[in-house]
Amino acid sequence: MLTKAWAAEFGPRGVRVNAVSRVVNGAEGVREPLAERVRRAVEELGYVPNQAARSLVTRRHDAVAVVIAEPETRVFADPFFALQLRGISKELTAHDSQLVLLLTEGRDDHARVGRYLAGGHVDGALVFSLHLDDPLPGLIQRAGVPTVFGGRPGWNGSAGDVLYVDSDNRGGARQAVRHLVGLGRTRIGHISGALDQTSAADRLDGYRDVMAGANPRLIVESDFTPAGGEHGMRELLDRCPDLDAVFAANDLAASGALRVLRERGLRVPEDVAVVGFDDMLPVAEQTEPPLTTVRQDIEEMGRLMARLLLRGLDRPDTDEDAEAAPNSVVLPTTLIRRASA
Amino acid sequence: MLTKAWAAEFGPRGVRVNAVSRVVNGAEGVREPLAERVRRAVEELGYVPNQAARSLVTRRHDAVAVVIAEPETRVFADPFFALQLRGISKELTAHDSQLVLLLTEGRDDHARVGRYLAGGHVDGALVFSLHLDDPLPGLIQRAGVPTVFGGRPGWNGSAGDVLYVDSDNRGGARQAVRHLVGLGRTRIGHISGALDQTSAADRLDGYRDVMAGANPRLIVESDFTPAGGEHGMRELLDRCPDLDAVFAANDLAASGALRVLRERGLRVPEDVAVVGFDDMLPVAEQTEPPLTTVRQDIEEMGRLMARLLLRGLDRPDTDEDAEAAPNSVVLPTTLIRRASA
DNA sequence: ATGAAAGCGCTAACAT
DNA sequence: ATGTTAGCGCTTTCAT
Repeated sequence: MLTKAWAAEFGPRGVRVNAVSRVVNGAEGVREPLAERVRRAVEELGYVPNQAARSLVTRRHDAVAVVIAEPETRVFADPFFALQLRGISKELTAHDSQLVLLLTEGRDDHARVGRYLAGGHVDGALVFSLHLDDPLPGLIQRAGVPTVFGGRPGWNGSAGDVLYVDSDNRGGARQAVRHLVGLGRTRIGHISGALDQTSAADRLDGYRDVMAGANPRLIVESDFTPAGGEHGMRELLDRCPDLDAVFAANDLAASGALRVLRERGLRVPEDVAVVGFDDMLPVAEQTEPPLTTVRQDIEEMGRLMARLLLRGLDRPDTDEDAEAAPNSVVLPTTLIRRASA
Repeated sequence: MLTKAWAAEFGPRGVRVNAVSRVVNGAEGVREPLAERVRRAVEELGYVPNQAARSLVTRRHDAVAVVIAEPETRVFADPFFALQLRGISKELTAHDSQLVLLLTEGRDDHARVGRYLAGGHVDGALVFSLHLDDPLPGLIQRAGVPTVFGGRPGWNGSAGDVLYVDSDNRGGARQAVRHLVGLGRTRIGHISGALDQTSAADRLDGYRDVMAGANPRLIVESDFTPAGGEHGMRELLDRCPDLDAVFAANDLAASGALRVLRERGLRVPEDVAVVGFDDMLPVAEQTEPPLTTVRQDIEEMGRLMARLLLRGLDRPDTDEDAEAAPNSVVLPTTLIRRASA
């Protein structure tokens, strides 16, 4: 880690720093006798290259920023981000890249994040921007850092060229509602998420795809939380006491809905069938009854985000047009049948 | 960001790079006319210092590694780490330090983490090492990186000098059990966590402090999960059908216990009173009945870990003995009364 | 194929 | 107070 100090160490072993560099980076042009000496010296001395010095010359950082913009406590109420992080971490690790976590608490933090990203400390960014009016995507675009978004950014800027990974929220919602229809249910309500998030809007669209002519009073906007699910369910029940099914925008909201149904003495699924979204195991398997829901592979989404970003980085711009340019990915969902519908 | 390119830019404005360095780093010895010119030039050119170059000379990185070693999915089943991360992130941000997240999936990853830490890429590390036999603390010790642990490391190496932040698990457990005793309960069971974790062991000790002469069959080892809580509760009920209270090592296990009690037709708290630990809101407030539990301020723990580490870094070694040397911190807990006990 | 040497952009020690 | 300069440890070009 010290050119000076190391010269003294490597020298006597007949090894020069540049040879070390070549071997460590797997470059050509070092033949066996020398290469072997280098490897041994590296091993014995426990040599680890200094990343700062390397970055200074290569202009690579082998680091990626993960920006999570979620002032609400929601991030911490469900394991969604934890799972994405795990997927991201695995993929980055496989590519010897580090994960720099940037949590933002509100508007004030945006400038800080923008500065950091623009500062060229990382090779790219993975961004979770959940709200339509979030200024972050714009800031990042301006910072000129290669970026992949988690979830379709609901952001009508230069729309075409943003890269993102998302679940097929709309398709998943259709699966859920069609399942309820298949059960013979006809008065199917929907407790949506916060509609300034594309996932919520897309799931609502999916519901509408199937329930084309439905009474608009069967739809109530909520916020992805258990408490929100409770309120939504109460509202729905007040509006349409003869409701026979509910599709909740996520499992957390569904768990709230279940509680209200129980409280009102309605049986699930006999009186009212319930379907959630996410298949968040600790929630979906623990409710009473266990939740029929739409599974999305969250960890895989994380992995894909990282893969997309890294692929873009490896292939700087030297491609003739679209050839192998990475595209946004929308992952399929699966209906998981449990007892609630 | 380029000495060469910038010289050309700064030069005509009568500004030399070293003056920029001084102003940007808030050093002494630049008077107003110059300082003002520098600030304007920086502003207009959108100059951002190159962190790699800076690190190379200062040997500071303004970055801290957060190591989370938890192969189990448990990390993702409760918001524990998310909350700690938030606390850590806030504190680091306030000190202009970055958070490098290292997630380890198992033994294979330890070498990688050790190498990274030894590589001197970060100024320090915050480590969550939950299991007694975890080789990570040893590795880290050897890497020679300033470290603060999250939770008392159950690790009998050079014990005295490790720095950690923990909740008063033992005291909290005492509060819980005393509360049950105060309710007139006498046959109080304990569903412990995995006893290779100090938090679980400490809570068990707290239980024993109060229930000194209790029947050892009132204690069942479990694993901090809802499923574990279910098994534990069943076991306890089989062993001692006349049980009148349970202290579960965390809220998740308590929620499992509640389910079994309901299933067996036992009323809570009338027949069996239940107390949890953590006060994990999404769990504790959503159970039926809501959970009486011991609150620990998890976010604050994260914040304190970061503060302890940064304080140690600011004050390299230039202190006459223990004077202001930071010490481990054990945070108090609070009993939160809800309906279950 | 191997060795010597020139920087990468910055800070800090030294000159002025 | 301001300007000049020598490295920090590494990669990479250029001699050998």
